[in-house]
Order: sequence, then C-alpha cells, then structure tokens
Amino acid sequence: MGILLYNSLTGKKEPLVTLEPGKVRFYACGPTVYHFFHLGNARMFVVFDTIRRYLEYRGYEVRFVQNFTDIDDRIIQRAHELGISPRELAEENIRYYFEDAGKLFIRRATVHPRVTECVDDIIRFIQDLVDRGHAYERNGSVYFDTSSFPEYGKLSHQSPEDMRAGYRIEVQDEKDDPADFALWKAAKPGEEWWPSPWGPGRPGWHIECSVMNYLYLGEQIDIHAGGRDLIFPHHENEIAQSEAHSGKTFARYWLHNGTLNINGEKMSKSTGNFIMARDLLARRDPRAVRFFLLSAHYRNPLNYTEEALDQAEQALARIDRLIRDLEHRAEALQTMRGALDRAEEVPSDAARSDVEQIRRAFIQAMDDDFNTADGMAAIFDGVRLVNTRLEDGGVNLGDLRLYRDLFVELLSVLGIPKKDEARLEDEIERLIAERAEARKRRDFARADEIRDQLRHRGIVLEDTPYGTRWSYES
RNA sequence: GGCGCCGUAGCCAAGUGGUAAGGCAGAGGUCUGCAAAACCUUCACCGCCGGUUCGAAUCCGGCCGGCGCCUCCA
Repeated sequence: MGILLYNSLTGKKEPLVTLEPGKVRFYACGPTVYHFFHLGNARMFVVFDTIRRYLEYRGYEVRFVQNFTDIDDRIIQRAHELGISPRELAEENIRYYFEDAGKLFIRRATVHPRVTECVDDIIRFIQDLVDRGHAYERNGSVYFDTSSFPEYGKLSHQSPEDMRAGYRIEVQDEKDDPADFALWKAAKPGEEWWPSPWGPGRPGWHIECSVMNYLYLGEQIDIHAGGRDLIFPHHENEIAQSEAHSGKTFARYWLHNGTLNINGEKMSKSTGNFIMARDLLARRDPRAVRFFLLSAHYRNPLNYTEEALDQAEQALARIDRLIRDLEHRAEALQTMRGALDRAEEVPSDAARSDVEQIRRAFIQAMDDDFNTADGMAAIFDGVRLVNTRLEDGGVNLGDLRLYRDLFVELLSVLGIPKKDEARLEDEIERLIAERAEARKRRDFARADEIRDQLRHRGIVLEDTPYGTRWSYES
C-alpha cells in the first residue's frame, strides 16, 4: 500500500503514481515578495515542506520548485511608498523569506526561480500562445482567450457561465470576454517594464508559474500545491496556460491546504487580519510553532490562538523529555560498560519490534494523505510505549539508542529537529544566507571562511545553479 | 446567485458503516525524602431533525451555525 493523496482536481483520494518511477516533480506556489510573510503563508510553506520531506522519507527523489514572484502591483506600490526601487524591495524580502523560513526549519527548494529571471522565457511562452490562437493582443496587453480552452473551469468545478454570474468588478472592455485574463500587462507611466513584441510591459500574475514549471520541471509535473484560495483564479488559469501550450495534462495531482484562521476568519494581509511569522517567531519557540501548524490535517482550517500554541509547546515537550531521558540513560549505562549486561549494544528483539510497530503506525497515518495529526498520535502512542518499557527496566544500551533514533527520525520527517539541534539548523541557514550575500559581493574570502567553518562542524555546503543546499557530512 | 468546506470532551484534534485515536488541561492513584517526570485509572448522548441499514460521527435529505472562492489573496 503506497501513498494516497487527495486531488482537488477529482475531489478524491488517489494513489500516488509518478510520471517517472521513484521521482516526484513537485511545484509549490511561493510568495509575492512585497512584505514579510504571515502565519497563514507559513502554514502553506510548512505543510508542503513536510510533504516533500515525507516523500523523500518514503524513498522518492523529489525535485521541488518554489517561485518568488518579484514583479507585481503590490511590489510596485509598496516600493513607491518606501521610496525604494521594486528590485530593492524584492531582494530585501527574499532575504527575509529565507530568514523566517529557516527559523521554521523550512528547507530550501531544489530551485527558487524568480519572475525577473524568466521574463524572456515568459515572452516566448506568451508568443506561443498567441501563435496557437489561445491569446490576443489589445493595446499593448495580451489576454488569454478562455473560450479557446474548453476545459476551462475544471479545477474550480465551475463553468465560465457560472462565474459570470458572480462578477463583482466591472469588466474591462478591452477583453473579449470577462473570463479572459492578462498574460502580459502594458506598462503604465512610471512602472517597471520590460521590452516585448507588444511593447513595454510586464508579465501578468499567472503566467510565471506556468513558465517556471515548464522551465524547471517540464510540460508535465506530478504535484502542484498551493493555498485553497489559489484554486481560482490562479491555478485554474495556470492549467489553461500550460495545457493550451503543451496540449498535455499539466499536473497530475493538485494539493490545496486549508486556511489559517485568526478570530475565526482567514488570515489575510489585505484585511489586516494577520500576524507576521517573524513577530511570532520572535516570542515563541519555532519548534512549537511548526508543531502547531502540523497539528491539524493540512486540508482543514486551523485556528490560531495563544492557547493552542501553549498546548503545542506542552505536547512537544513530552516528546523532548523522552528523548532526553533516553540519552541520559544511555550515557549512564555507557559509563558502567562491562559492569552490567544492560550495557549490551545489540538491541533486543523486543525493542526492534516496538520500533517497527511505531514506525509502521506513523507511516500508515502519513501515507493516508499526509495525515500529520494522526502521525503525531502514532508518535505519542510510541512515547507511552517506550516510557512503559523504561518503567519496567531491562532496556539495554542498544535499545535506548534505537528508541532515541526513532523519535529523532520521526520528528525530523515533520521537520522538527531535536531540541538542542534547533538552534544549530537556524544558525546554519543564517550563515548560508550571509555567505550568499558575500558571494554576491564577490567577497569570496568571507564566503570560503563560512564554508570552512561549517565543514569543521560536519556540515557540507553544495552550491547549485539554484542556490546552496547543505547536509551533514556522511 | 454559483462552486466548495467546516461543526467530535473544558481546549486542540484524528476518525467517512460495526457501539469514539492522540495531545493539552482537570480528578484519583502508584512511585518519590519533597517535587518533577513517568506509569495506571478517570473525563464525549460526535450541531439539530428525519431517512437508508442488522448496525451511522461516518451514507442520503432538510434545517441551524461558521467559513472560503467567484479575477488583491497561501
């Protein structure tokens, strides 16, 4: 029995069958970098980082792409307010993204493409759509012709006719049909622009994701993920663009996480109903914040309260105490080595069987549409079982280590490092960010210094064209 | 108006046909110099009303309450 995942496209749980056996092409919508991200954004990042980790845990090679939208109305607007250029604002917020994401133990994607790096590819992609009769130009803007794509609406389960009934905003006359959407926006005076066959302008909101998928994952991908509120119009439009372009099915599985609520309503920057991840992380244990974000199933709504966070902190402390207890006992036994048969380093059959049972329960829960709440329950069942073993005595050194490694393993699948390592991972991310800055300044002395410093601590850095990844030296 | 989601103990939260996981908080107990931790015990008429079924938190219908999307949104 393999992994089942809920597919928004079909409304059903389906077995995971990837395009290429053993490999997953996974795209998650990333942030528009005009500000810090809030806890609702954080939930999405944490959820899909956890799914990525779990897929890897189950043996898949995951190519995980997450974009930065660094061209956008809000970026232009906020940059203007702050009196800096849109580029400066975006750069700054990308840096803040990595800082805050690092604190939440969100790993770097395989690739973090930026819209500004893909403008030429975007223009080519739009030109292809125009050539194939799926898009048309009006006054320097280009629009997607939804009537040219009969399956438009298949993700949000609405036909263009249904949607028409709900239009809140008076339609621009420029478009042939109100359901059509912009691929390329003609520049208004004073706005940032790029040259194109249709005149100066910039990419529309949805096109970047289609193009980045195409560039970094190919015409067809396995999993496309994002917040529930992106189903329409963003993901619907992405499907239209990508499938009109390739003539093939774009993503096999669409995953959407539920909203994070505060005061019973969706956390949202535009309504002012939000709490910045950065502010929360400054006063709360990041491990507990991550634990809280995973305490509900990812598709369900999750309500933020201080009390829920307190409870997450207490619950996590229970696991931490057991791990610490196991380590302390192991240390004690080690100093008595030879004096007792309990110093035996080969784990007993009983302990092996316990560990297998706990791991199996965890996998069974997570295989079922990444049910982290159930997975946590499996961990707590394990905590009780192992505590019972410790009460009964007769646990040898090998057993202690086996148990300890199990809990560290399962927590790490959820992206929660062992308590005393949390600070370390955070620090590594910070150093990598600092090194990236240094490299950008061509200050290679400082960059190498950081690399050497980390190497001495058993951490290997690897620079890829798409960023730096790190791992423990094996 | 259209599409969709949610309502499980004081709190958080799994569970989609066979008489309710897990966590937090609480109560009682064991252990302990005291305490903590740990362990044991304890704590639910699954929003309401009908229906289907031998059997429903789970399926169907209706109602009540809350929420999301319908071109700013994760």
